[in-house]
Amino acid sequence: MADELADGTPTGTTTLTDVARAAGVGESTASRVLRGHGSFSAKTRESVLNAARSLGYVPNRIAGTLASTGSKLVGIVIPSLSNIVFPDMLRGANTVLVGAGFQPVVAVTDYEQGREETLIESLLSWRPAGMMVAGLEHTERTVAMLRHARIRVAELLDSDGDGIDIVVGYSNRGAGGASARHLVSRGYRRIGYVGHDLSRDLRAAKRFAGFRSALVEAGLEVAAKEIIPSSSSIEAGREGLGRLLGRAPDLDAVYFSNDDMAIGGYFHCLARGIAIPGRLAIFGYNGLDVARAAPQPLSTIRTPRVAVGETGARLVCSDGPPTKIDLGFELIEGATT
Amino acid sequence: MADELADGTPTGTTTLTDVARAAGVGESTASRVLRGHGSFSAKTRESVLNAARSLGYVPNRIAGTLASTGSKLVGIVIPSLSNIVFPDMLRGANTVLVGAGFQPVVAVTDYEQGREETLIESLLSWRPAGMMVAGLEHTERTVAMLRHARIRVAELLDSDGDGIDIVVGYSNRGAGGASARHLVSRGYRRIGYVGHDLSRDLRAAKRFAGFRSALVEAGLEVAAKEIIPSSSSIEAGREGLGRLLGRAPDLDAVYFSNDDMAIGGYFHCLARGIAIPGRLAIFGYNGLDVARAAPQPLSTIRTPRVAVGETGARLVCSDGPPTKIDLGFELIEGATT
DNA sequence: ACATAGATTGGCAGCGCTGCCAACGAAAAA
DNA sequence: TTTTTCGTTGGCAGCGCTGCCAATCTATGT
Repeated sequence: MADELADGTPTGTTTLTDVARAAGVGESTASRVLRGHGSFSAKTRESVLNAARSLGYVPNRIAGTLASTGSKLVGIVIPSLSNIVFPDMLRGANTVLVGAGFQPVVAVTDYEQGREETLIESLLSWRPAGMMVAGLEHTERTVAMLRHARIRVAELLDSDGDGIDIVVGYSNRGAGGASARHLVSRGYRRIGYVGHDLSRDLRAAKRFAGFRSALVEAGLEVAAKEIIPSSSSIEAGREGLGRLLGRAPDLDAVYFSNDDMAIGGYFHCLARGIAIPGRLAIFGYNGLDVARAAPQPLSTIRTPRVAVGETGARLVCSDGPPTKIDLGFELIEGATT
Repeated sequence: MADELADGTPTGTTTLTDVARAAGVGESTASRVLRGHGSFSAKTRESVLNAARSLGYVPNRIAGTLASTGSKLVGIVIPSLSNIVFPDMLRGANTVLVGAGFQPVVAVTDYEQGREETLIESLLSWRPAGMMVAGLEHTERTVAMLRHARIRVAELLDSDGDGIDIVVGYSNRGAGGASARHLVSRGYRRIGYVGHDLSRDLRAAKRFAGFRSALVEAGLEVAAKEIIPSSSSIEAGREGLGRLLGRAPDLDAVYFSNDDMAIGGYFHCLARGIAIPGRLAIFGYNGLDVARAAPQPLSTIRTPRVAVGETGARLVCSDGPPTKIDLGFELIEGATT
């Protein structure tokens, strides 16, 4: 109530009521002015604004949200902040959401569906206006909660499967298949794979599945495979390729689970003087900056990560029927195949 | 109120009152059970939990927060999601905050102080328990708001200056100075600089200032300088070095505004066959993965970004006097100097 | 001057939940 | 048995704000 103690120390917080009183108007009038909603005279406006300014009034959206209907929060659930894919998607989503007056609340699952469930439950208790989650695979209870919440739900970065409401992504299976067909069409036949822990990264697993079946369709198979148990990184790709070539020195091409891994492989070859693509071809996934700017641009698949975030956010902010949008991907014919 | 329509369609939302009624207990009892707070019999506990489960009750933290005192939200304000520094810091902060039961709410300023002011104002209206912001430079009004909010405020990733409450970071000036002294001690004398837009990235500007004054102390100066107008990227570093060497072909070392830029420079040299470090030395900043795993590990400065986020979050969650913690940095003597 | 429509404005009931306090038993102490 | 104690429990007043509605003015129209 009282904004100041005798010594001028502010105590408690300034509320709308304080502002209204100071401006000599009713609460609702002050509320209307501060939200620029409804009608009021220019004079009233001035006095309310002055009062608010001089009292250092900060509206309380907690109360506002409770009193009105929906909140202006949007929950965003991603597996990781280390894999550039998610910050990129987050960036796209953030831009659109903020532009539409929403506030993103992020949660990171570390690729664990159990944690995802907990986090989504927790986010839902903030009564968000919408929810954006990565991928289509969730626990049964997660799906039930999301459906029950009766808000817009966008599932992003994958289009291989059915979603709850809005799906914006691209086909990971398709990307894997396209990569395989590209290698085959270039004449490579002894093709290996270096990947990271696929039990957690489900989208990488889908790519590998698509890759493998496309090879099979071409009458080939994955000649050798190296899975590193950690998450993906350049270092891991470098070591992984080293080990793979140790076991299968006759490979003529290697497919990596993503560009981080592939760049690691590229560095391995540079360091060992292995000619690319003469002696060994390298193919990645994701179209990272580093892959594009390397002395030999990496052959890879560019995905519209930022656009996925933007499109997803746009749909989450709008009404309309459930939608599925496949933003596709682009195969980059770099210099490493 | 009523949870279902005649056809079973849930309408409105299930509230605590509904749960209490279904369990045949009072609201406050239900509230206590669901929060595991206060005392209640095992039997009561069961019936409340069952009722909550069967009704699909999701607590409303908006209401809970309004009724109790503080929220469990922590606002995090960063300039960008593209520069790996910030996702890294965010990751550290996220881990600690979630562990302590807080929910991060992020906002991205695009390196604009004006937008930072607006975003902080907006975040404060959620009555967060604490605030984490990047850097020590803010508008006067931002600082006033932050002080007035009477919550913990952590300013991160920089220690060159005074903060509002908690400061966790390292000296950017110092890092620049250390880089310069390293190059000088290795015998380089014709030293150039390739940087990105410093008017926005204040910490990069501080590094350059520290770098330049250390050179001056050694009786040298920045022999040539190339500033690219965009934000930092590998591509920009590559082009920037190309242009710089075009103008000043006799340089023997180049300092880059960060590792993205430096890796770009490294790639330029690889592509042009410029011997590193024989013909040209390269020094970066940030200790990125890609810099560490390159065929020649980049000489750079490793900063404790994740630890800054963790430490900052820990302090924001605790009471105590204003604190300033310098987490330092580590000079990596790679193979490019 | 008297209506009439439209612009302004204030009062007040909640939004869903928590905190406080009084009430109620039942077990423990006298 | 009576009193004290303590674990349980329900009622109810807000938290700060918004939405609704009735009340008050003001400017026009007749």
